[in-house]
Amino acid sequence: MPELPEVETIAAGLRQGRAGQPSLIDRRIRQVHLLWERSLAWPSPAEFYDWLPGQVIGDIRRRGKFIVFDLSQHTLLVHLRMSGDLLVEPITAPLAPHHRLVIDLDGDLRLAFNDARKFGRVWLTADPQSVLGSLGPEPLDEAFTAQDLHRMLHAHERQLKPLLLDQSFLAGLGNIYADEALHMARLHPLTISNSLSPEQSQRLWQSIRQVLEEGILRNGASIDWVYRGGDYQHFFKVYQRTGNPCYNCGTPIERLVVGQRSTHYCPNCQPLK
DNA sequence: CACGAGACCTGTTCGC
DNA sequence: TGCGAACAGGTCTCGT
Repeated sequence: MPELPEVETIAAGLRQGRAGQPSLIDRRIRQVHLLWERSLAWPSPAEFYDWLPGQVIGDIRRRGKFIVFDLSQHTLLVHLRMSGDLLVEPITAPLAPHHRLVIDLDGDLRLAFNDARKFGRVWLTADPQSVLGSLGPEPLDEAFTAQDLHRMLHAHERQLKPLLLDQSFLAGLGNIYADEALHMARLHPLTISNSLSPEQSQRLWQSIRQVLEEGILRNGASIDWVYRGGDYQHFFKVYQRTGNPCYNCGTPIERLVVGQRSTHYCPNCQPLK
């Protein structure tokens, strides 16, 4: 489900509070309920139950598609994968279906990890690098330049679409924003990475940052029943627009499968050389 | 190294 | 109406 803009929106909501929800910063963890064991990637459930109570939430951040909780002793990391979500609830609320982990906090609040498809994972570790260490650069980082991207693209001989989805190449892009960025950059999803000119790399760099920034501005995209809150879905140019006219040229948007993922593009605006 | 297929899961929508 | 297939915002592992 969530890509960088959705994860950013969720993390910011937990950090700053939103729409009546209070911030979780400085809250102390009271109790933990792990309702689906496989949602916990690390450590063992016994250690998880032992370590968490008493710790205080210092900061809540995003790295790639991970939500990172800096606790007083450890780091709690959450990856929402396809259908995960983090909800703040009154501690008295009835347990919703698909809650996989519930963390009771002071102030009669709880943080709930809800995940219908059970793909999401949680880590609790003193060494967050062991989880985040293989991630590529943050596309919105000031230090990430078009020249960096050009160099990275030329270090591989790969199709652009799967390369952009590779989190060790660049952290945060998913299926929606990869398709949207490629369309904005007028690059075919199957273009080989090391064939890009500096100008094309510059365009791709600009497009990636622009679609992500617009996504964040819109609080992410809400497509089906999973995620609610954002409205970037109303601004898709190609994603899930198969057969509909391209807004640039009127050519019907086409869909193909690349790396087992639906890929949407305009055959006229994004020709394959 | 690059790529495709299968696995992990549940829920919704589509096609007959 | 019913029912199976296709599909969904992700990532890992294995085989070629």
